[in-house]
Amino acid sequence: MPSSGRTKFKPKLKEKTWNPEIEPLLFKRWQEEGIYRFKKESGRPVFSIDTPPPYVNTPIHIGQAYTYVWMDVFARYRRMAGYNVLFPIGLDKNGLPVEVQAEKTFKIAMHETPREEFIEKCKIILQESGDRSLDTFKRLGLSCNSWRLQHEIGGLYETDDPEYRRLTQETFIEFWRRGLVYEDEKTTNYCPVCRTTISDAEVEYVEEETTLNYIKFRVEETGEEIVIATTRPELLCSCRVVLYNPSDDRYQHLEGKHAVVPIYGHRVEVRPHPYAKPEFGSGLVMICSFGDYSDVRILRELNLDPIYAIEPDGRMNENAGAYRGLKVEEARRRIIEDLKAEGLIVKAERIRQRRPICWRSKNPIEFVPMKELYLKQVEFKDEMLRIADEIEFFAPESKQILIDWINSVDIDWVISRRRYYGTEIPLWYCEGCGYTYVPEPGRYYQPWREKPPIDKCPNCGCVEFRGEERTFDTWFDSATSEVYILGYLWDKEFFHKNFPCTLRPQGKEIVRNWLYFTMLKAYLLFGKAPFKKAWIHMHVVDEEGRKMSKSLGNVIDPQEAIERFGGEAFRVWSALEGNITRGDIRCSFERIKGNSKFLTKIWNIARFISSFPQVSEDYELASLDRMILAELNRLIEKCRLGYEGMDVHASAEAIRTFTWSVFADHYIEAVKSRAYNRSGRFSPELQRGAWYTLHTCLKVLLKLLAPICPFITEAIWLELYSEKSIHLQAFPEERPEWESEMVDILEQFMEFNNSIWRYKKEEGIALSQEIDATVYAAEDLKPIAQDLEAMHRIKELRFGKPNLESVEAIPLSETVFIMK
RNA sequence: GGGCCGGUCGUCUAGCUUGGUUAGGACAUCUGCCUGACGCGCAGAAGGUCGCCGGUUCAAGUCCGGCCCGGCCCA
Repeated sequence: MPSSGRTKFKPKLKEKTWNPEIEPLLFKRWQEEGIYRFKKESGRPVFSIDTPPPYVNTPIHIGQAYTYVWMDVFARYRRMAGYNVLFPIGLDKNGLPVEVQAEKTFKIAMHETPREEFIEKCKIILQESGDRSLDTFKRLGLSCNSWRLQHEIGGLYETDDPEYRRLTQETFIEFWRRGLVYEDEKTTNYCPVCRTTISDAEVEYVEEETTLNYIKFRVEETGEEIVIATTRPELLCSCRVVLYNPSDDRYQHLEGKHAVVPIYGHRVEVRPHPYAKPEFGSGLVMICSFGDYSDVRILRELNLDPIYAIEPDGRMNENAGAYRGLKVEEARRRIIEDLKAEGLIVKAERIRQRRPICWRSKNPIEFVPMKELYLKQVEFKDEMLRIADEIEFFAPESKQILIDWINSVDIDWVISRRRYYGTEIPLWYCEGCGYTYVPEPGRYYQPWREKPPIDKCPNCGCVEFRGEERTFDTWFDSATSEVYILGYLWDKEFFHKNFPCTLRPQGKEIVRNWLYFTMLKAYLLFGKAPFKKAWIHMHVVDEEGRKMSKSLGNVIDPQEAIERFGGEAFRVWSALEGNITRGDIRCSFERIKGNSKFLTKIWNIARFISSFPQVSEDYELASLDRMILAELNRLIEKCRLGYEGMDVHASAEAIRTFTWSVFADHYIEAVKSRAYNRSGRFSPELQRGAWYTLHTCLKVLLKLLAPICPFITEAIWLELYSEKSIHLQAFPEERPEWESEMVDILEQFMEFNNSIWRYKKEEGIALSQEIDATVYAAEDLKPIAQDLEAMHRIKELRFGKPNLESVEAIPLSETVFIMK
């Protein structure tokens, strides 16, 4: 089609703005075409992403939405970069939260409800809430391999699925056989509300106000009164020793003497120990079994036997004497009353202190003796530190969180839990001789409801067995997610070829459990780190900067943002708002709306360009075209570096700046005259050069942006360029033939435009009006003279500086002058 | 008490590794503007002693030391 002054150019894109209603249609199309399905047989290198399975009993919160978008960008970029991307989605259904909710919803107590029945109630809740999380992810356009539960590589998985639980049990059986698991009665963290032992990794701390009571003791040998401050007077009965600081002159004379515990009357040694802080309370501290971790540590250190005073149900036992049967708080109140009555309380002050609580129920934990199963970990600390070096961290500083945690590990991992909705520990015990039977791996076992797969005890021949009733810590399940998604159960060859998994993306707050435990299990099973890379993200926090959490109740439902602005708007906000690897992100609907204007901009740029024919021959590039193509090369490099370094924000920012502030504002404005060529002042070849450049830039921009904005780029791509999805395209590479020294005049070109626009505005000249004067531009801009003249309607354009003697030359900038 | 991260216009962020243009961008604000895609637009303006105090340097948001505030984790 030859150009002529009268050719009408009409945009192929009709709408004036991006319409989010198209999003679900595109999503549906992708599913029908199966473009993200994982193809095991593909020859491409595998890039595997171990996405965190969200817990399903509450809606996806905005922080999850934000980070899953980033994970999806990683996946989409790698797919375009030539990888076979394994990007499965999982749903976490195991564990306490659903049990707690079932108790609330159905007004039942787990331990008083038949197990079968209770599990059914949990399933009802999980069934209802499971799909809602997936809906959010679908609206966000995640390119997960599959949305259906499938027992194959790439399939959606659920952690309460028999197949998933089979893997958990297999790893346990392996550990058991290798002697890595043992049962022991130790003092452990215990949550009286959840009625289960919990691991150190499940303990949280809250700062709270409590009363520090100053209580009178008597020294047995001398009869003198001493005062001891404590926040846990109900534990007086379990007091085992009294400490003072070795440097504290007030108490030196007490060494080797004994204190008589009020009410109970038993005597305990008084001795020097650096744990006692002279400035805290009276400087004397009593050590009980157990008020807190320090008590546990010190009694162990001093080799003193504990006297347990609290039962697993959270009530005082016979050791508490008159307070037996009371709950901890009640016993505390009563004993304070009694001490007061006897004049034994000197004073009481309010203090703030940190208190350990259960991370699930948020209730104070107690320290009780429990027989539980442990997985060895203390002896592998050095190995853990070693394999930590095999993982590349994004950001590198995040690695320190892991190192600190490994260094702080000092007891083995309690892996058994006294709960119902979890993976069963596959053990049976012989009723005759107590022999422990471990089944063969290969299927999912439920010992509490099935007979063992053997007829009689291999040890004593007895036929009666008791099935284990406990379940695993849910982190024990979670810690093999990468093993599961890499197909360990179904295709050992694929698994071994592709282990370690390429990427673990996760939040900073679960480094100590999810990442650490996954490393521990991977080390024990395979002798190496489970991942090549770990992307550790910070949080999306609320307006006050507090972390959003389901339990705090300050979660924002991203569904609302998606409803109002669309999934693509949410995605572009996630990319443009900031780098969540570096720090927390505060969220605001205003900014989601604001950042989404970029979608309109992209749409209209495409709409404008869609007016012109696509050409592949008989075109000539003007210097202006070579300038923008060279700059496009630079953008491609920036984007690639951003995506490779998992800095989606850097890529997004680079794309927006180029697209909006350079390409649209300056190049497009300048090239319009030539693209339309109404005046016929440009040769047909140069006009076609403009068309070629416009389409070339747009195609590259769409591909660069496709990982971040899969919907709008796809819509434009399908409309203008191909039947085949943009997401199957290769990521753009810099083109040597686009390199040009013309890129050096870009800054001067933009400065020239700004000067002319400012001048016309100040002079009240319409932009479409001719400048009836001589304009001087920098010498360097000479190659684009023709475009500049046409663009600004300059009567006469000269280059270099005007004759300084001329009084009429008005400087518009350092290099731009105008002479009437 | 210890470790890690952060503290940049009203708000949110980039820059800090490898010191050196008028500290960049977005949102909000203000003033103009019908310019052959976009008023969800265009042009322009205002707004910052880069948490505080020292030090190194010709030069520090950037490096060093100390402190304060916020968050996360630990004792």
